[in-house]
Amino acid sequence: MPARQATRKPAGTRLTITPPADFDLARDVCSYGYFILAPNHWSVADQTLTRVLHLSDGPATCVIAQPKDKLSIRFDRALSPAERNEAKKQTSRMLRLNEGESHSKAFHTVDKRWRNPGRARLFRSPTLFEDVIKTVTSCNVAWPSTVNMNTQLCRHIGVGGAFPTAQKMARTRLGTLRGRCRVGYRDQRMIDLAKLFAKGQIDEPWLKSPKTPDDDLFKFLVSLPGIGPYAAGNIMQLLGRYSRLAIDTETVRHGKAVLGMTGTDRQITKKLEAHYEPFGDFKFKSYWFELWDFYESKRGPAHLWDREGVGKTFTAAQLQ
DNA sequence: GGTAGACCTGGACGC
DNA sequence: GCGTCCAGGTCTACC
Repeated sequence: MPARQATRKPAGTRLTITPPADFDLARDVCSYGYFILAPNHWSVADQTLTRVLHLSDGPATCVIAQPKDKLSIRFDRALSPAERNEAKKQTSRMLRLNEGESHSKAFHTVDKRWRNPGRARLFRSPTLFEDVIKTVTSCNVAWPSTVNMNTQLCRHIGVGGAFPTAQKMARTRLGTLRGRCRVGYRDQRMIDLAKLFAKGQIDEPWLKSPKTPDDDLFKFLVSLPGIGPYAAGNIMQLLGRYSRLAIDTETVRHGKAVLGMTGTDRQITKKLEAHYEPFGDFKFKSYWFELWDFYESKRGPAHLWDREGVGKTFTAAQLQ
């Protein structure tokens, strides 16, 4: 009988990243609703973010922790040198590590309310495509449906539990998106968007360039299928442009309930634009942290939210 | 340029 | 358990 060989699983890769000095994983991940959406999973017990990243050799699950001042990213498999670079880029985008301390200070100079809690970063996705599709899943729908759509997209279209790539979604049948992923009439729009990304017809360097004027960016975004004024404003903040609000019913509700505004929705929209005007290039951040502060005043700190409970019912409509 | 109605889904509600 | 109503942003047709 041959000697039994020890079967040791190859060690997964572990990356270490030095974030900006004011970065706080729990606060900065749990700062925007996308941290609740699949494939993201925030562990309240461990205070870590787990998700599948789509890398060139296939999906890889990573666990991001911040034991001290460094970020530790542990993968479930070994990554090639090229994949390590991809993983670092995607993680940096997701956590907005490109927004350093100077960016935070500039924001806090304009809006001092968030200096002490240190709020300055908004969580986003590893890729622009995921951010755009997530934005579409948040339009004209209650939050629990947005949660479900993203869960089903990862389950039925994403490889290995990852968020679907543009290439994969572009090849997906309408019936799969509608029947299995429950995206409803958004099916055709999502496939059209995926095709634009897959064919390279979305000029990402132009979208990301600081030289591109905000107005040009907005005009381009609203020309995309499924993207209207709200979605375009939201995608702008996801691109790092905070000079516009993304006004939806939640914004109007905030204007009424928290800021004490009165009038028709249209009048309140104008009042909101005027209210946030003093925050200039940081309008969206000032608005968003006000809204987030309201949620946390009702439900406690976001990094302690129960995923199945609060995470699915955290809109202001259900908090009033 | 402004407005009305359709588009889907899922939750709330009444029976 | 079933049927009805409603919320939610975008798109299209129409004025």
